Amino acid sequence: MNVTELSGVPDWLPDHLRDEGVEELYPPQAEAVEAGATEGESLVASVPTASGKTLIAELAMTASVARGGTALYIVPLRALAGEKRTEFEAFEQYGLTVGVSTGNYDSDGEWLATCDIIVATSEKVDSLVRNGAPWIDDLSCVVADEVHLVDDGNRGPTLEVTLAKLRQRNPGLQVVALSATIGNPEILAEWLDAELVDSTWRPIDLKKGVHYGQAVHLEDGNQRELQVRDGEKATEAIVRDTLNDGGSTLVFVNSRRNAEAAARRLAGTVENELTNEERTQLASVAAEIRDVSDTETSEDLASAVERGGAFHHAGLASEHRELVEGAFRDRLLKVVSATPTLAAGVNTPSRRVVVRDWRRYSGEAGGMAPLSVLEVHQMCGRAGRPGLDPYGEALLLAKSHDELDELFDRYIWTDPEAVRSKLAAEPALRTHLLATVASGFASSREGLLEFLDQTLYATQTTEGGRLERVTDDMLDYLEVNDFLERDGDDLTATSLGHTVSRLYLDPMSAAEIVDGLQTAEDRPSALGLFHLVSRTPDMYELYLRSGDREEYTMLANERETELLGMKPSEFEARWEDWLSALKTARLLEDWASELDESEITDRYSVGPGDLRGKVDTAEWLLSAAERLAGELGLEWAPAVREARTRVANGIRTELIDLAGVRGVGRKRARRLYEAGIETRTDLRNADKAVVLGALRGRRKTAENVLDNVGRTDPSMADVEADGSVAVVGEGENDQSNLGEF
DNA sequence: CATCCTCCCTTTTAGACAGCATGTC
DNA sequence: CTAAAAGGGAGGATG
Repeated sequence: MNVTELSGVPDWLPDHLRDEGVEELYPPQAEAVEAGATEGESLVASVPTASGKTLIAELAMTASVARGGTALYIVPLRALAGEKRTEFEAFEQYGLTVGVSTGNYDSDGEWLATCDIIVATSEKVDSLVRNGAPWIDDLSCVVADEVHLVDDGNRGPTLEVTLAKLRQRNPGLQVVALSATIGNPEILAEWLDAELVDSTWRPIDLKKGVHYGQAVHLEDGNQRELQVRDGEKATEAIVRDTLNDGGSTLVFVNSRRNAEAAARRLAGTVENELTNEERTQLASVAAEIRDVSDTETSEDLASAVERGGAFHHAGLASEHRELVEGAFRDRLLKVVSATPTLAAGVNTPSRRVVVRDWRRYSGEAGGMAPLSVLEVHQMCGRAGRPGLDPYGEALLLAKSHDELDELFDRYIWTDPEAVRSKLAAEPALRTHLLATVASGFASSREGLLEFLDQTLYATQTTEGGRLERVTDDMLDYLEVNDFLERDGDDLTATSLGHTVSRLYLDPMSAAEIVDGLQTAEDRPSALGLFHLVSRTPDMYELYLRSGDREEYTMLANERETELLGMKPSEFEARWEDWLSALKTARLLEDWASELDESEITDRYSVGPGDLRGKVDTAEWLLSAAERLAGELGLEWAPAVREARTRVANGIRTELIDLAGVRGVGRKRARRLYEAGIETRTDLRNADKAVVLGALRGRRKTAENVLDNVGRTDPSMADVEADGSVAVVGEGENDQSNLGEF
């Protein structure tokens, strides 16, 4: 189908597509149009990665907007929201407006309501529905990207429930669900009353194969020699081979440590092939990486990048990840070893993909469990860069002939699994039942069951009664904890229940926080509050390592009076969780005691990304706790607020006032404080020479800070830094001054 | 005597959404 | 129901 034949789309679109080099639609795109994508028909597109899914969404969205509607594009990751926004911004030249809404980045609320296309994460959409964002009712087209994630036990139910709510709220809503190739796309189509486009077509050929011995065995039956030298690992040989061919390699491994070790080794095999130009550019990327964070992880990454390799996992700060992704896309990095973060994340295609480890540790399975076919296919799908490579190649590695056969049977010749709704699980229903009642989608048990009947779970289940059973259990839980009131058959959310739903808290987290704050007899300490929020189900747990049990049991005894609520006995099952929450709490306390990032990441064996994640979550939960305390009229709200401010800025109590000034963070606040400037009032009246000295002679910074604190004459012209204060706290943070000793 | 290599035993293990109100070094 | 790699330490070989 030629782009000129499109009907229903805005007039400018065919020309725009031609400008972008699109003349003919890909077969799955044409199928989608024939199924009515541009006429407002709902659609499930189950197609491989990189086969033009985004264009299907764009056709549907622009057509819908042209009819006067509004489109919403739901993504599973914040990083993807940014990527999609950039893509859709191409439409702004035709007068369309694009907005983004995620937890950490929001377009202006009022402006969002006027946008034609809005990009948001599924949780954010859920939250917007709960909080009654007015534009939700005006939607005409909703795109759900990576909809196969409804299979995910944690986050799948949110997407599922949100889609059901949007459809109930907007009769006639067009739903475009984009999925990876899965075993049962027809059930998704049945659920969404949608047409199905099920295709395995790819614009670039993908050749899958298994490497064994000295050869690659491809799925078409061909073999190709690929020599592995003595003392060399298969992965190294493949990377070398790809590089000789002018391509780069993406290697998937099963742990962070393996990713880092592989990057170190593989950087060694590519570093001699770099041009001087590449070396220079890589050195500047490495410098940016070191700038992001002063930790061992950051340093290891930078030194690998200098040699043309990198690793990628969730322990990296998001800036780290972006730098690696960018340098890999620019073909500067010749090899990246990654955990599954990269398979599901932003678009990072590669000439060749190696799935080195096909088993991964799983606590539930009690050992190494094989990756799902879907997951391996997603990794393989990263092979082949559109427009750059003639084809992509994805290789698994076998160490024995038996394994060679097994890998072919398991992954190459096998279709991906069917997806299955995970809605009938307690945590999911506990949260979504409350939200459904609180935001007015149901007001009785029957109403709830009727609503739940609109979900994928209901479409899919053959096991009648299970959903109803769990629903009743969770209604009891919500009633006992005072989130819901039952009057005969009627259900209403209490005011506490409304607050919890709007704060986007798991009701169990809210119950834990409320209980902890209510039973506190004295003003809770920061550690006590950090521990309280760390043991809620909304905080991801730190792993207890050998030796940690004893260490934190001792800490629990030493600081027992600070810890809120009932301490479980060491023989209870939840003791482990309670201890690991204590470990998290002490990490947060270290952060809020101005310990350096590098010392913390070292002490707890975490990456900078983990630390920032924990701090972020704690900040969110403490602000929710503050609201709950206010709601219930509890007296400890100020203590909660103080803990929140401390963890948000990473400061001790005495810096709270100073850190409230824009442009002053944990480092500057500490230096000002050491120079005798302890409050904002001090700062307003301070000797400029002292301020300038404390801020290391940075005139521009000093002027900004003084301006922000409301000083009328912030100019630093003619002021000389007071040298006596400039030395304070120096050495660790400013490398340029190290040499003076 | 220092350094390197090898072998064996122990340790460890993926990912990441949300509120609210504005900005680190 | 299930594993594998890295890192550290001991002990031996090498220079």
